[in-house]
Amino acid sequence: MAKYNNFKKLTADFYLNPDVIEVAQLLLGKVIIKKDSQTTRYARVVETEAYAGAEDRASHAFQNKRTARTETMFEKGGTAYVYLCYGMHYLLNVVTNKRDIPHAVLIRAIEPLFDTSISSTKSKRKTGSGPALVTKYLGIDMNHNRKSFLSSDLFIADDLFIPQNISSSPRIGVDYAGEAAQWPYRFFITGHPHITPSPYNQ
DNA sequence: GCGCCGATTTGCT
DNA sequence: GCAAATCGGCGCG
Repeated sequence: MAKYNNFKKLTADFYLNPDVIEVAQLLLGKVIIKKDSQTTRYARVVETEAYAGAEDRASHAFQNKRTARTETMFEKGGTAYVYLCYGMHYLLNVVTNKRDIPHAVLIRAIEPLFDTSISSTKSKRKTGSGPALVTKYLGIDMNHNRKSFLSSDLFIADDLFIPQNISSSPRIGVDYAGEAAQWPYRFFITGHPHITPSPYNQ
């Protein structure tokens, strides 16, 4: 299974990129690898959203707002930002840029790889097709907040997969963010079956 | 197939 | 008190 793929773990440089928009696009097609004592899970990233820090009203860290929750976003690039959404869902972000610049990329959808236990029923929503479903599949919760993506049990790798086409759209669920709500900071592999349901998918 | 609604906790006003 | 980077279930037709 996985051993037939040539996974190359992303290094610190990738995460320190000062252009969070570019990182959001570059993460498409990469593979998240998550290990615990029971299982190892592999997931292809197929949808992301960029959150551009102090100037981005949709970001938790708008105007460099620091709270117990947002403090993780000010860590250096390559840190995992996990937070509880709507009181019940964990959402996974990849912090980017250098320390004290709160850029982050939300992982909105993944495609599980090498997982034979997933049923292929057509009527259901696909596994990993939504930011809360990403963490549910990978088994990520608040214990993973502030963890490094340079560690051996949680990291992202390049297996030379290249997305055919990338589309963009406004971000989902940020209508409160004024002008920033229109910014085309959501990116997805065009036509991929695991992207989240949205009128923008077309 | 679509739209409404509840769940449940955090962080602001 | 209320809205939030959401999801699944239910009712409708």
